[in-house]
Amino acid sequence: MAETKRRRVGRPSEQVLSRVLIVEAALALIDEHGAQGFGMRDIARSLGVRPSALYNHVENKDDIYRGIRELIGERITWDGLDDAPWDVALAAWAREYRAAFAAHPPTVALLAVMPISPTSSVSVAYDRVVHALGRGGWGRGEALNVLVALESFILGSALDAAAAPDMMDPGERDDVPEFSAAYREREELVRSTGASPADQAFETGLQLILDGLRAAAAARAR
Amino acid sequence: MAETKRRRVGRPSEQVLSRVLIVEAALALIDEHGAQGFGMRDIARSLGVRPSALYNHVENKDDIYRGIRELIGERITWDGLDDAPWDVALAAWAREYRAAFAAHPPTVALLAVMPISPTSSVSVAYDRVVHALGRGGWGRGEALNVLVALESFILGSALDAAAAPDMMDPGERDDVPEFSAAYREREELVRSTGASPADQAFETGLQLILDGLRAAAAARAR
DNA sequence: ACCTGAACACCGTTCAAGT
DNA sequence: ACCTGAACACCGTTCAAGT
Repeated sequence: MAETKRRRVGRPSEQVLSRVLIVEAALALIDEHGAQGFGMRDIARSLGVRPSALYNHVENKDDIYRGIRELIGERITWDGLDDAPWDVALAAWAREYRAAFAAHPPTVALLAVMPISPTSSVSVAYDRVVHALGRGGWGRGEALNVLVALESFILGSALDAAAAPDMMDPGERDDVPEFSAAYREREELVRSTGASPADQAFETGLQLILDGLRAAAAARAR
Repeated sequence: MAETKRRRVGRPSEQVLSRVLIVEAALALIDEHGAQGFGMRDIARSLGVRPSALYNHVENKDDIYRGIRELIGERITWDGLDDAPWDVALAAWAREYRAAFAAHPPTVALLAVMPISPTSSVSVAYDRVVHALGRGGWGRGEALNVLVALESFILGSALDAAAAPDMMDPGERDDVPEFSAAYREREELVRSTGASPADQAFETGLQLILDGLRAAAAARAR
């Protein structure tokens, strides 16, 4: 991807860089080498350019983080979900949200922390989520609480999916028998269902939340 | 906290540092100045010591992170919860878990990402959670999925609580009317209940998950 | 306007020297 | 064993010089 020919000093005849190019290169580096080992110098090298050149298109490293966050955020859409029943729409959105981050595991740790810019497309999705919950009978203030709770679960699950798979492994310990047995029984579940531990936990939690929401909607309908 | 007298070179007559002292100093700095502006040099200065001295007690900076994580993790206990009904015990543990992180907001971003050492006390809490869910009728493999889902929600909620309070603020936008209205209605909820938005969302989500769990337990009992 | 090249302040970490 | 002091490689960022 990097030009091997050395460029002369001075403005090049045709533009070499752009903000999107830099952000995409950064994301590719993170995917390849993880969150560490992704520095301004690395990004510059992968683009065949000197580090200082990046600053013509990007404010600083944080700005690149913001760009990546927007890039991933744009992939979380609400397309067509307005026609589905509210609980189905909510589930589909939650799965898409988590999948967008899970596609780039090392980014989760970086981005889950970052404030989302209100100008981005996520606000539009928020708008539709509130609308969907309205169809289920929720007042808007309460709907926002449900939305934030759901989003917390989604981001937490994305973090879990990005973590080392054997992070919880109790190993040879014998002072936590219930937990050790549970860990081994889950391995059996993984084998029989083919779903990863993180996927299983996410689906379990998502169903619990949806069950809770449906029960509340049903109670309200009575 | 720092000695103003300059120390001579060579081994001091009495030990100045220790691992716990370093970890506690680091946590205090994070609480005061946030996650940035907390470097080895800062920790050393607050202890009245040179940066290189830290490496006699600590492997590296990551090791300090691990120490902080353990420090906070130890505060999440399961004391006495074995006697309570399983759903009450679970709720109490979840609140305590989140509160332990919420007490040090800037650490959440750092630690949520980190693998937890299996030797730590969290495994013991896991053991009791699996046990409590067993009392509710869950098989151990499924109980582990519930546990991970709950933990994802807790950590996601801790991240949310640590985020800037106006992170979602739609401001003057008029293309997301449902969301804007929800944001303003929630402000009303905050005023009337006195609970912060993050607290409200956490309680909402926790109740939804518990409702889902109770419904499953009830269905099983039939 | 947009690149290179050189520099800046700062970072985590290593290690010899000293007691 | 455990501190200081000096050094190392590396980092994000700035800026003059060049086209």
